[in-house]
Amino acid sequence: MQVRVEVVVFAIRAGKLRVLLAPPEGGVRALPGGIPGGDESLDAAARRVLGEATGNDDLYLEQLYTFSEPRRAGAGGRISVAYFAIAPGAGGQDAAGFSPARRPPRLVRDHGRILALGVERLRTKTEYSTVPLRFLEEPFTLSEVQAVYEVLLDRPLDKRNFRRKMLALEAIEETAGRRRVGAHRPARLFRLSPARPYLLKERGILFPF
Amino acid sequence: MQVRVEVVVFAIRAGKLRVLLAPPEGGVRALPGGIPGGDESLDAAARRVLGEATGNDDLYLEQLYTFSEPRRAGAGGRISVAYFAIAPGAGGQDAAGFSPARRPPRLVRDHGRILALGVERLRTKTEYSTVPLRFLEEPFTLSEVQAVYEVLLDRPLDKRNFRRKMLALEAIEETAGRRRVGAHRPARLFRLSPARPYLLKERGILFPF
DNA sequence: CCAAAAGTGTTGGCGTTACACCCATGG
DNA sequence: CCATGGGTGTAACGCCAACACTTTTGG
Repeated sequence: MQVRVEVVVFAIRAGKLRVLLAPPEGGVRALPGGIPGGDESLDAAARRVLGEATGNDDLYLEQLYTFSEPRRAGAGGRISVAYFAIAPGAGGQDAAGFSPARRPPRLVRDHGRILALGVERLRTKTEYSTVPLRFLEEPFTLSEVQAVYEVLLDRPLDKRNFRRKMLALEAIEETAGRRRVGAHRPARLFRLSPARPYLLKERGILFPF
Repeated sequence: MQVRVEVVVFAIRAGKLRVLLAPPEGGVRALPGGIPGGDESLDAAARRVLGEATGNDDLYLEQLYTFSEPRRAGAGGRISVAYFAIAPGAGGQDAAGFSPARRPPRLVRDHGRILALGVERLRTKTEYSTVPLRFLEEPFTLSEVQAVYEVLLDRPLDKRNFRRKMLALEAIEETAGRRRVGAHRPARLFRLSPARPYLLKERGILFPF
């Protein structure tokens, strides 16, 4: 039985949720994937694939789900252990390889299902965890954090409530720096709290409003 | 690379959370497991193993996580796709094969980790879903439902608040029957709502109190 | 001095918690 | 009539959502 890992790499580009797709194999696109080496754990294989696809193997990565396709006439069965990862940065034009995540092009085999599950998981995690912070490059402003959450939840959030709640989580901490762009008041800059780079709910939900 | 499925079958017996273990292989106990047939999906294999272990392949079953052990000197790598299942009934003495889930005996390979993750997943799901209803045999009383939640959350719950909340979910519905045992007021009997046999949160958390 | 993003507090409503007594029955 | 588990309502509190203006800067 063939075992593969597939990685759903999300990013926000130009204000939209995007997913990294590998170059077309025979006209149809695919998630980055590969076959674990004999002495490699699944996590290690996923991280290797992630590094090959993005040039960075140090991104947030977690296992998503394991899919199987039973053997069909002629072919052996295949198992895909799917992971999802988050690539930081909202960089405008280096969107090479990124496609819309919610309305993706046609994908090989069951990669459409895998992607759909990844999108769903990302959305639910946005409601009760701070993984969305992984979309940001440090240092970042609170407005940028809010923008990420708004993209992921696909709705606007109240600025004051958002800030109060986000700060209360202590998942980010202020730095001394200030960012000044254009004719505006300079923005405070934050980074992930080393103690809790991301944080699951202790209790309650983060963004019900 | 060898692929296996392992199934964590939970039940409540004598007021405690228990897990079904297979007969000892060489002194150490193991979760029920097996090797998927070539034309079998992982879900189908898990359900088959479940049926072999419990005599009933129609229980609640969901995928838990996929574990891998890299190849060690001499041996090939192994992948375990773990599932968790719920066996209903609080039957007192048919506890054959069931061991304490939170303080299990020593288990083979990484089955201890798998079980621990299953226990943890069950606890978190208890807070935001109605899967715990699967521990009950229909028809059941509200007091029985509360007892299940108390075992899973490992703390007492307020009776009036519990009932109000549980009924508001519309995950269970009253039947015409009444259960009378001993010198007590007869209890109303319920069953799972066919429409929503179990229900994930729409919003918010079920049992924060 | 104007435009634009950053930043900041308060209040009303709702949901959650806490809490104690009556009901129905069999023996 | 008593013991036991089933069943029920309300009030206080705290959290959440809604809401608008001031600050800071560059041009």
